[in-house]
Amino acid sequence: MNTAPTDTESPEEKRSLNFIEQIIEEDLKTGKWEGRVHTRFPPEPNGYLHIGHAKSICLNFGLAEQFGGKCNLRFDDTNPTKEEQEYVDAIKDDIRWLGFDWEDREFYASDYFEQLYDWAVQLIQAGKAYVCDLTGDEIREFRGTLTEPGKESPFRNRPVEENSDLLERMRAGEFANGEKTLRAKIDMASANVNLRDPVIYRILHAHHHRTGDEWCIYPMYDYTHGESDSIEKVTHSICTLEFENHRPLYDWFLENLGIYHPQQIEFSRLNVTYMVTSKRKLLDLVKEGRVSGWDDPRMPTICGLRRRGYTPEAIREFCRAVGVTKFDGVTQIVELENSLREDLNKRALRVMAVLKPLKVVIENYPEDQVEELDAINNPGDESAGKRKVPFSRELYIEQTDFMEDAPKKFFRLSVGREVRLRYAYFVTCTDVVKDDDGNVIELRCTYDPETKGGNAPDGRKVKGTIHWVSSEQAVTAEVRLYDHLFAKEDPNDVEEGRDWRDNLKPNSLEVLTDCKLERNLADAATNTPYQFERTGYFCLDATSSSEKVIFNRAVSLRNTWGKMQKKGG
RNA sequence: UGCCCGGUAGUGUAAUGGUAGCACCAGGGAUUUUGAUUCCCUUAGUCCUGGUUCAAAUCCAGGCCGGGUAACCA
Repeated sequence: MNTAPTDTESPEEKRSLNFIEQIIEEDLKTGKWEGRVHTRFPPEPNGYLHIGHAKSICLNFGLAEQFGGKCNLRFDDTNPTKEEQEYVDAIKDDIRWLGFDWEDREFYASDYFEQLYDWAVQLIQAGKAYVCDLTGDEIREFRGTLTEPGKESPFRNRPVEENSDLLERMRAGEFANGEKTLRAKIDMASANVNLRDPVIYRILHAHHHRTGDEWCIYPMYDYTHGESDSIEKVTHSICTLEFENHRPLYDWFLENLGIYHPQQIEFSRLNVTYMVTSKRKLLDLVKEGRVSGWDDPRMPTICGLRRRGYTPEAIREFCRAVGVTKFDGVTQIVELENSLREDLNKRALRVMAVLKPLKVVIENYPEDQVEELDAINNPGDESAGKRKVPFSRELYIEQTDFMEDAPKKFFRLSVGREVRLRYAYFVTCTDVVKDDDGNVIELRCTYDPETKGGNAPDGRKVKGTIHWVSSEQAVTAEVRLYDHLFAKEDPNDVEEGRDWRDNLKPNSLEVLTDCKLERNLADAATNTPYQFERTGYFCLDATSSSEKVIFNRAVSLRNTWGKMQKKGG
């Protein structure tokens, strides 16, 4: 990238392309696919989508968009024992929410079961596949190891007729689970273990979420994926690095079947600090009740991030920013948080909300008076307009905005110090009220009527401006603050004998039950991001109601004061 | 131990034989009715050793380090 603005990209100043874009551009130049670009996003419906999937979605749909091509949604549903309709529905919701559209191209590998079966017959006819009676354990044993070649199955040279007959009977349900498999006849001595006569069909007497009980044999991933790509005339089949060793097999099936042959390209999956993206671990977190569900705002799932207050724009920007390479790295979670702040800063409405209230009485303010003061909704966006906030004698401010023995660098309230109440008046703290344990429970202050709106006619300045909420009109709410789900950057970094679960952070959720929000938040809308000034970005929780108002903190504001404090000891 | 793939500031990435650049983080400063935002500045990098070349992050060789890989999972 150079410094040229991206939206006025000139032909001479080409922005840098990632390695996949380069391949596509080259293919377009040589006419390899007749100018077509066709990708697909192929989730297995056995879990919810997470941030890693978002990267793949942005890549596949993004490439199609960028090059005027198409991207299919295809469910890789070849294992009925793990897959469910619930996941199909959730996956579709998440992709749509992210802002991508597969139009009428919603496909399922299970749509191709009949064709896949015919091709298996074709392989048998060509002497390139055979039915094997070895058990699972035996197959593993015969496969050899990483350093030693495998041994050929005693069933490897069954005559074609016998193989055809057996496969037919497998399909007819004559055999029990695991009794037989169909295997490709490739090379038991291959250095690539994937080529040592891989299983292509297994017997599974199980109900499939789409094909019901029509089948009792199901094709394996390796056998299914390339052919599905082929059927859909995909040009670039983009997957993650762990499938690199499978590419020769992907190619083998397509070559030996003599059918349309897309190109598989692998990129490195997304890793983010303090997050796990293993589907199994995510499932464990949900099943074991360590989080409230797939959409727990601490989860790296798309629905979790959404409930937390993330926007599609922020996630897409993040996926753009991390780039596409073959280097297996780890992205810092602050990069994600930063994308959110950047997006929300532009559009979140500013409001005042006190998370940990401390009562303030303005002693020289008239008892029954309420003033409606002007407040700006978004200082960076004039079109967001203004609103009125009520001001009165009794207010709440943040406990952290008062300090008894305040250091010089503390720009907030302390006895004898003057600060500005945002959009209101200058106030000076005159006294504190304490409970029996010596905790400050109330502040007595005086205000300067001349400073209405926040400016002093005599030109005097104050160091600090703090937020406040008028107590009479305040909305009481619950606010949930989230921290990283895990205590370690790498949740999988555990000592011998311990488990990734041991790295779960004990206080990743902090619930504040007595928060005071400005009156305007009484009719806050879901999906509307707010900035609680000086605190962070928040949104209404999905479970919020007028009886119990609940807000989630999506991300805090940058906090240099907090950093200074930490450093100061 | 085989095979495959990688290695550029702390992190994520660009440079495709010709000035090692960008973003985040960190540090410093300016502005500020959010200790936010915005703006400016600074620190800091080609895994190693050879070779090819006028010229190597880039090409070649060897090494080192990291990842993936031995489900009837995907």
